[in-house]
Amino acid sequence: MNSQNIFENALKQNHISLTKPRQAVFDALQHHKSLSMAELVSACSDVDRASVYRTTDTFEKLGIIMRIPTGWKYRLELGEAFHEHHHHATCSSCGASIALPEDPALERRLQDLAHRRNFTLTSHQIELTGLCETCQ
Amino acid sequence: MNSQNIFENALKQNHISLTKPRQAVFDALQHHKSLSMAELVSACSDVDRASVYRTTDTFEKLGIIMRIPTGWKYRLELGEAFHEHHHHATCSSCGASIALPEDPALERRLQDLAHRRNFTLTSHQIELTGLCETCQ
DNA sequence: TGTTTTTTGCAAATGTGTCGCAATTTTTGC
DNA sequence: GCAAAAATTGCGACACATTTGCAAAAAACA
Repeated sequence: MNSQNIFENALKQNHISLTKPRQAVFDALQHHKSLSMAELVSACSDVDRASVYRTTDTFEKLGIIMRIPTGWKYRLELGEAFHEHHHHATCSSCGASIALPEDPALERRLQDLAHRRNFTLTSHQIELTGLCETCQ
Repeated sequence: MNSQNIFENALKQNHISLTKPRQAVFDALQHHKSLSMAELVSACSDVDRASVYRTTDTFEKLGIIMRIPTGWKYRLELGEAFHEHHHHATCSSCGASIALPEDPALERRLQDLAHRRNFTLTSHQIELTGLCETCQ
């Protein structure tokens, strides 16, 4: 089951048709891994800006993509079904974004934390800020 | 050492003068704890919008304030020197934001994670999303 | 106090996200 | 496969958010 199949199934199961703009948005994110909205718009060269926005909205509702807060903007990435769960470290000097591997112990700890406050956790984001190897 | 002193020292150490607009921004955040940019602007009634933006930028660089991502917007709060470190859980149904107590084990885990990638951690944000007690 | 540097307010420019609507594309029922 | 119905798109136009240039005001300095 490759990414394209997962993608097509997600759409089919929600009675949403696979159109050129939607494929373009998916392709851009699959290829570039992580994009700002502006980057995504220009990566989908012949898709209208409004359609990119509408597409990201529907994709997010379906879990096909995620919005990753970085600093105070956000970036877009394919959802968890398309790659392992991970977090990001952003270098405050050069702006590089480093993907961090999943840490099961960490995830458990978060579940605990939420549970203690009677909060039902559906998702979470962790954002580290600091200096990358080359900038420090 | 109260908040005002910490604030004044942070400015002094960076050769930045304490002006009316800057004090207004600081006061608003100290009083309201957590504000959106729009709220902050209207809370600083006779400070120009552009100055609020410029002030939040410089304050953020000095660590006087932090941007807290909530969903995909953000809110502004005083930095870590001004209150205990904590994180937020946002209810996806009613939008409530619940402050979570610090968890030292969690913080250690993050340090580890960053260290393993030769990343020098200066700060971090954790954002939980799910359902609060009343909404679930 | 007079001079230099920093900061501010204002106005204009740019960026980001949303909306209505007519045209196009896709789906559906035959 | 074809016509009607439904979904989706592109194209403005809009509202709001953020940044910028610049002259005036305030603060720092000597």
